[in-house]
Amino acid sequence: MTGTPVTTQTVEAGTSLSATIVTYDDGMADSAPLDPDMFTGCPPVAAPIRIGDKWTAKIIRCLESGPRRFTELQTPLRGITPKVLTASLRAMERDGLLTRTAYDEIPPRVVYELTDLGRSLLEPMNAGCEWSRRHLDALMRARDSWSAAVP
Amino acid sequence: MTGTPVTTQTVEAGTSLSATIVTYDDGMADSAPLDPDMFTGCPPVAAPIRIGDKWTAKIIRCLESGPRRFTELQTPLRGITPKVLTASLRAMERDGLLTRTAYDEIPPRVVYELTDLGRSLLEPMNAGCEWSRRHLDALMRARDSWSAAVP
DNA sequence: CGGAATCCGATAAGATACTG
DNA sequence: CAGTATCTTATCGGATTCCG
Repeated sequence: MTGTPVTTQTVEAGTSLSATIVTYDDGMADSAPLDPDMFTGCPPVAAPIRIGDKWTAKIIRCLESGPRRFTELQTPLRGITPKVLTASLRAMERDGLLTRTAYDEIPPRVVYELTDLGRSLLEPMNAGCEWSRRHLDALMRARDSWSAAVP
Repeated sequence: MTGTPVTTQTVEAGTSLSATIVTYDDGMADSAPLDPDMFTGCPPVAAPIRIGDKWTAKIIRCLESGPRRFTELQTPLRGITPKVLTASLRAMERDGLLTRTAYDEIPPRVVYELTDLGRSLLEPMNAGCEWSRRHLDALMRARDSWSAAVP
């Protein structure tokens, strides 16, 4: 057994947990020796969607309580660069998760607001939070005993 | 507006949807002009966890109906290389999501099986599937009208 | 204020070949 | 069969600078 870490993670103090949904194509083979209904309930889609990237769920959380401006998002999402925030917001706007409203003023003012579709994501996100609340300690304990047993 | 795609995605026919939970640190600032209870219910954790990578959820689906061997996972997860499958399985084993049982035979036989903890992830995963089932068409329509309006 | 442009580094993941 | 080893690539996100 080599010491190669399988997943690397940065350890920081005082962080919180967020939960999001990732949807993407799964590319399961038809010839698989598995129940062909394994993915029943997951509708086929041509273009995979990713809402499980680093920022999308956090942005949704930030907008949960109401519309916010660019800077009002940038501040709580500390560390996000304008480029990444812009890209995330554009993608979410494109997917109908939020709206972007620019007022023609000086200085400029742009307001982002969740759509109903974007707000609907809170439901599965909360399911993820609920899982964390219930099972995360078990996972952390498993991880601890692994480091204790394997080193 | 440049034509730079915000999120790139490969478009394939005949793929299905999968949904998984991502948990990671969110690094929200304390000084944010936001409801400090924004993340209420998301317990703090020192080591971020990612179960939203490309393969974890699919592996859980593959194991949902019972234990399977390495090759029996590799086949339905077409395209996964042994290296990546091994890394994913090791990480999941470390986190207590599945067990690895190696039988001392020739040829070797190794069986992977979900733990209760791993199986518990099906719940939030299904919540994500349910969201897809209900709202994915709305998202796709939003995306389509975006391409129609912007180009 | 709300971005855009450019450059750069880390990491996940794929391709390929080999082995007990 | 169940991996390991090595190399390469792609993508994401971060840092920095500049602009209307």
